[in-house]
Amino acid sequence: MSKAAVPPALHQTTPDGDDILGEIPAYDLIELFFFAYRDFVSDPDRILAEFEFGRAHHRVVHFVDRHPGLTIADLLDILRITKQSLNRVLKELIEKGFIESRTGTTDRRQRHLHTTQRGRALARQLARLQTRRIMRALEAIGPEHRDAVREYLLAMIDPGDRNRVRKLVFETGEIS
Amino acid sequence: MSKAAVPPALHQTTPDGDDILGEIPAYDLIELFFFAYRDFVSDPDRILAEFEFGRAHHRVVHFVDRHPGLTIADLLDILRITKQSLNRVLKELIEKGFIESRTGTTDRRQRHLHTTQRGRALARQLARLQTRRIMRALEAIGPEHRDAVREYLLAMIDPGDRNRVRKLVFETGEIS
DNA sequence: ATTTTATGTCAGTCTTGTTGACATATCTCA
DNA sequence: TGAGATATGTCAACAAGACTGACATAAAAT
Repeated sequence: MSKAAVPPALHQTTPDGDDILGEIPAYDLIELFFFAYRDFVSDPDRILAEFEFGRAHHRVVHFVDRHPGLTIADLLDILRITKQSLNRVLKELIEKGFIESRTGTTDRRQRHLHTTQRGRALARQLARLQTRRIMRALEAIGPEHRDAVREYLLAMIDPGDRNRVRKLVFETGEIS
Repeated sequence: MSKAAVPPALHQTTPDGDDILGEIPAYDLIELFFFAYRDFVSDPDRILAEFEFGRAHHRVVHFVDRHPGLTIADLLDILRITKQSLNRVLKELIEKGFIESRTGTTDRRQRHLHTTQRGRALARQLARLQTRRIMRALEAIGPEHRDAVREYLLAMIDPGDRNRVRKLVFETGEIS
């Protein structure tokens, strides 16, 4: 946060001690992020509604499909919700045959989660929808900016979580 | 959706008729968007909690501050929620002195909304928090990519809404 | 004068998050 | 082996923030 270029006389602060200079609100990026995310998550809604599922179900089936064999604890760590919240949607996904829960072999306390054929089909259909929106946007700005967008989103994540997310996003397949 | 470069023998589809080729899921951007947005909206939470406000209050105070004199109908159009949902949070914001509602002069049915001094202070404090996260991310990727990020987010929005959002985001001040 | 529009409000429901308490099976370690 | 820690499951109550449907009022428009 170097302010070397700002002459001391102009380096004003509010009574709260917050900087005035160099803190022009990024209203464009704040609001575009809001509207873009809203449309992004709205794509899957119609399809989820056919199964009487909501967005919470989407997140679960997505991460289970992406990381077969995931445990409950892994999933809680990814989603950052309580086990009670998770259990409600997970139970429905298992009952309706989208996710399968297998008792661990080395540690029989654990439950390893896998998508069934139906679950896999749903997860990928939703991913395909969202991918289309993403590819359309990348084509609009020129696909050469893909890395910049990826790094921007990564840098928007809390520094302390970035490595965890990096592993999760860029490593495919089993977690544990 | 030209597939001219794909030999017919390789141009496979699923039983549902969906393309396989050219539709590799963009898992990285899907998941990074999810994690980035979650952290982005979490910043204001601590401050909002001090006033017993939630994210719905944030959105209202933000857009009222950005567009002084906004009417109820304008706000409903921006937020895409029902008037009952809006009314609940708006009433609290007015009662606690963050937003002021003024009867229209030309059309006395309308209510023109303005932030009070407290409302303005809150809206800008929250915008400052989110701006810091954004600027940190832009510095990480090189600020020259700001336009690419902005255009990417805009292109992620439903084509039919893009003009509406463009006006809203890039035009400052009064709406009506 | 009638209809339409802008807003306000009541009542009930749904999803998805929360906290707190407690149960069970299994693993780990002294 | 026995005690404690761990992984999961479940019950109950609650809260935020969305929804629908119905109805009320004031003011504008026709």
